[in-house]
Amino acid sequence: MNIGEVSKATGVPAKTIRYYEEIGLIIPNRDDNGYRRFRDQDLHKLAFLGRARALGFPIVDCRNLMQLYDDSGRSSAEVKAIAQDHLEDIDRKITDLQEMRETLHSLVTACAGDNRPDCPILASLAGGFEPKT
Amino acid sequence: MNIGEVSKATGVPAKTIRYYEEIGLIIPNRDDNGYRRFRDQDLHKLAFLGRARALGFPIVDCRNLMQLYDDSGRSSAEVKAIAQDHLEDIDRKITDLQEMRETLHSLVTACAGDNRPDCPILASLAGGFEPKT
DNA sequence: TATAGACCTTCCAGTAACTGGAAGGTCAAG
DNA sequence: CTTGACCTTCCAGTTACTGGAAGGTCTATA
Repeated sequence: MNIGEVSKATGVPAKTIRYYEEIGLIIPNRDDNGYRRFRDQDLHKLAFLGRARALGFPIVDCRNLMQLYDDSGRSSAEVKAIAQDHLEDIDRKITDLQEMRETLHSLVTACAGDNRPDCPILASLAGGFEPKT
Repeated sequence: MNIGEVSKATGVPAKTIRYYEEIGLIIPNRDDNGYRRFRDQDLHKLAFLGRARALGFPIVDCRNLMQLYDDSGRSSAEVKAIAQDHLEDIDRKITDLQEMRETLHSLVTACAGDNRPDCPILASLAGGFEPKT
């Protein structure tokens, strides 16, 4: 399989696959013409990466998770620790976003959105004055 | 006021203030020695930027919001449109993160986290197989 | 056999919004 | 006159790609 087929099969864009090779996450063979040739192993890794990335794991975690996957002497505790840290990260992000959301929502609600210049959104940004919630 | 004081007063790091100048968000004066000299106007803008950034507005939005703030001929509708788009963006991000969170949480819960190698997290990443929820 | 179109290659630059650090100038106090 | 806390600019690095240019390769068809 060459890169286009692999991309279709795994859903990982060709550009991204090349990038993953560049940073050493996969090491496909090469044909005589220089084209990348992917083995099942590579497909498998790319699918793994696709799923891990879809769960929001950063590349460095993906690398570690793949290493653990390949290491039969691993302990599930090592895997769980990575996942748990990431989960906490996500929770933090959600919390932050929800806080933003609340403020922003109340501001948007308070703004008439007409052709007059008066705007509680700008007022809040300018003076830190709170809109009536 | 020079950059250190301004940084303390607004909570915006000095590095960031310099960056904001570089991209034209503020244009402080200079003393003879080359030090930046900030006027109230600049302080005000930096505080505005700080609040807008805290609400997650991207720089480009901040720029537009500041322009609108300075434009007495604005309509609140223009401001509201920017804020609403951003709000939708945040909502999308929250939704995505919550989806990740759910999956990840169930995987983490399903993982024993002991010294054995068997791990539903890796299993899921490897094979797309779902853990019992 | 020529050629068109769909592949593939590498390399370079850009994205967002800073952040860290080096090398060096300035200022105020003792 | 020196020390330490400021300030300056400039360069590089961060994250994970993505776009695009310039050019080689393969396959089908006329």
